[in-house]
Amino acid sequence: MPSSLVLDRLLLLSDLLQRDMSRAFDGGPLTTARVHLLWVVHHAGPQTQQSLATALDVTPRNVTGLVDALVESGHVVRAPHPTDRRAVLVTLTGLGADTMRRMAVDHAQLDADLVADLTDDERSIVAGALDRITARLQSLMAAAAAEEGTSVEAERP
Amino acid sequence: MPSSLVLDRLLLLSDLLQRDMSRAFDGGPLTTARVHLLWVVHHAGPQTQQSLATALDVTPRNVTGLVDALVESGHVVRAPHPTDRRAVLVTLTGLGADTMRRMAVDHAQLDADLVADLTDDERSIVAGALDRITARLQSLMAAAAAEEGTSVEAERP
DNA sequence: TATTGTTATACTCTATAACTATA
DNA sequence: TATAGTTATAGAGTATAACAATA
Repeated sequence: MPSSLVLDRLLLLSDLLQRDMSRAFDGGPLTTARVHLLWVVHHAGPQTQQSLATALDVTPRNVTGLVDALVESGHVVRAPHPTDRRAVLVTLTGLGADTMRRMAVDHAQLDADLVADLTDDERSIVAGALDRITARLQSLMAAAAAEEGTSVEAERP
Repeated sequence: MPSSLVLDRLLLLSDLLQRDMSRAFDGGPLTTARVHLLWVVHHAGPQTQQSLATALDVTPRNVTGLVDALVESGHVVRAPHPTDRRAVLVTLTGLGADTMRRMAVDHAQLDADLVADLTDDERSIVAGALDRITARLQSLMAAAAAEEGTSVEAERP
């Protein structure tokens, strides 16, 4: 009995998805935040912690902790940056790469399972609608951030 | 460039929604977990912490901490249970009720904003599709839980 | 004996601020 | 002077286990 058209449905589904996906690595050293980091490295390749902090939208300090744990569990290593001796390149180990390959398969399987009940038409309409909803939300957030920016400016004459 | 049909889109959207909605009470005493609890009380009425623990799918100990913070901030009170002297009824204060009414308005506004670009046909297709995706996921999770249950049973002959 | 809530303890994610080493 | 990463500190969410009061 959602009182809203899509918001309540999206929130419920988000919650369930998070629970379901974290069930896969429950009990082990991996967590949602660590897997998120691995996912970025898997897709975008070895990169600095700064770059990861931007991609994950968290502080550099936070990345330090996540990488520490992933080094401890053997999923990544800190490789020296070829030209900048301040920086490190967070790089997947064999274990890390294997883990991500397995997760990608599970991910694709889950995606296919989720839309199993939908017709082709419905699938393309839903995909397009989700893209437009996302774009809409991003534009709303950008507008809110800009407004907050000006009001912060106003507070610093 | 989502590699999956709906999963990547849903995960991205979830993340943005969470960030956007938590922006509203950023800096104040409220947090996502506390607002979630308030939401349940607002909709289902005064109830015990056990009941909240079940509704939120967290441990009773966790509820104690959330209620402590919400009592401190003046959003709820612990009222005595009429018949069970062990239990308390978590109840909204005037501030708590006002806060939730305002949030419900914002919630409805956001919902309307999100689907502003969609046609009526698209809206109903998306709503129906999300319901079926959710049902599908719930059934997958129930099956996984059942299987885990049997294997746990198997380990205890 | 079972249930409600709490105290005790611990781990994870997250943030800010100050600091070191390097650019 | 600015940037990359770390140490120090803190708050929040979450969990398990042991315990009190009450059913």
